[in-house]
Amino acid sequence: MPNSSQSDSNLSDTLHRLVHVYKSRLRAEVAQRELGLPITHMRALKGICRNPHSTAQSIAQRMDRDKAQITRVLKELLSDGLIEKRPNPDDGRSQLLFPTEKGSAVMSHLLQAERETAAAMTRSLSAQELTLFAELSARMVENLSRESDGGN
Amino acid sequence: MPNSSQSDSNLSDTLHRLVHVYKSRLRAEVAQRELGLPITHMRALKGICRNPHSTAQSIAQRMDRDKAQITRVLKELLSDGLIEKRPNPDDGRSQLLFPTEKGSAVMSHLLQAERETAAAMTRSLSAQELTLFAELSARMVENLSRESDGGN
DNA sequence: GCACTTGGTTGACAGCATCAACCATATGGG
DNA sequence: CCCATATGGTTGATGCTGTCAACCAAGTGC
Repeated sequence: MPNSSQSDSNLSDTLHRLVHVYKSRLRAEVAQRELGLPITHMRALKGICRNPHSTAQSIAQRMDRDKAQITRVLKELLSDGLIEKRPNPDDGRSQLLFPTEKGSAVMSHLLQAERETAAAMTRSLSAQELTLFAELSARMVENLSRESDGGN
Repeated sequence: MPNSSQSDSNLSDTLHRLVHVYKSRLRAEVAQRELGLPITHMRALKGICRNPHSTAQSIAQRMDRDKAQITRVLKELLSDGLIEKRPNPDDGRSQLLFPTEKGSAVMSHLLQAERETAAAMTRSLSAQELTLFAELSARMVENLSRESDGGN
């Protein structure tokens, strides 16, 4: 087995590895709870639960994903009975999104899974390190997303 | 409302966002140089260039990817003339992988693209912060990648 | 009314992960 | 030597994700 400190001084590799292992673990946690939800769906649902008057557009922006992708995800959340659409009184083109009861219930399990995954991942980090990591990440996101300003 | 400052510093979200924006940018840099290589291919090639006697297996392990996936990637790198296979004198089942001249040339452009992307992403970070980030990432990878290994 | 924008949907396709089945070559034990 | 088993590698199938383009319906400003 390769010792794990090998091979990168490299930011790129580290990032790929981190996300890969994180997603695998999260998928496993979710699967274990028999909530058959892909990660993107989970994130979308999370956005809807957290945010009162979401629309497809607002979800897309918050997640920084293609609106086509969001449409499909919402369609599935809808057909799974996890969310519902209601007409938007302010704009006939869009609908407001709300979690159903089932959606809220599922969400709490998902959050649990997410929490456990994060806990496992960060178990060797102090709170301070964790905060720092999040802050640095956020700054990097800013660096890259400022210039090629989102055109969705 | 293009509010790019995300309200909650959720680790999960931040990570998704970071990788998404990083990959987009890297893809763009690579495309700009007209090296038609997907990111996974690029990483595999990088592994081969950096490491003398790679086999499919060793690449798979180093990248922590499914060997099936690696097989396909190598197949394409091969048909693009970027790498070559030579019989492994020590094991008739596997072949050793080497970059071709073309492969090495392409690699240097790829590294350039990678460097520029990383530079843009980290432009607001000090060297020290960068190191710290890498270190924290590595530790998180460790936390998750040793499986049921109890020792914390 | 008319151009134009914006919210959303659909189709098509590429990239990537994962699982299972499978072949060929080792390897170790009888 | 023969067999069981393990390992390196290949292929197929399937699902999730990202991206682009075309399109429709509803809003906006003139």
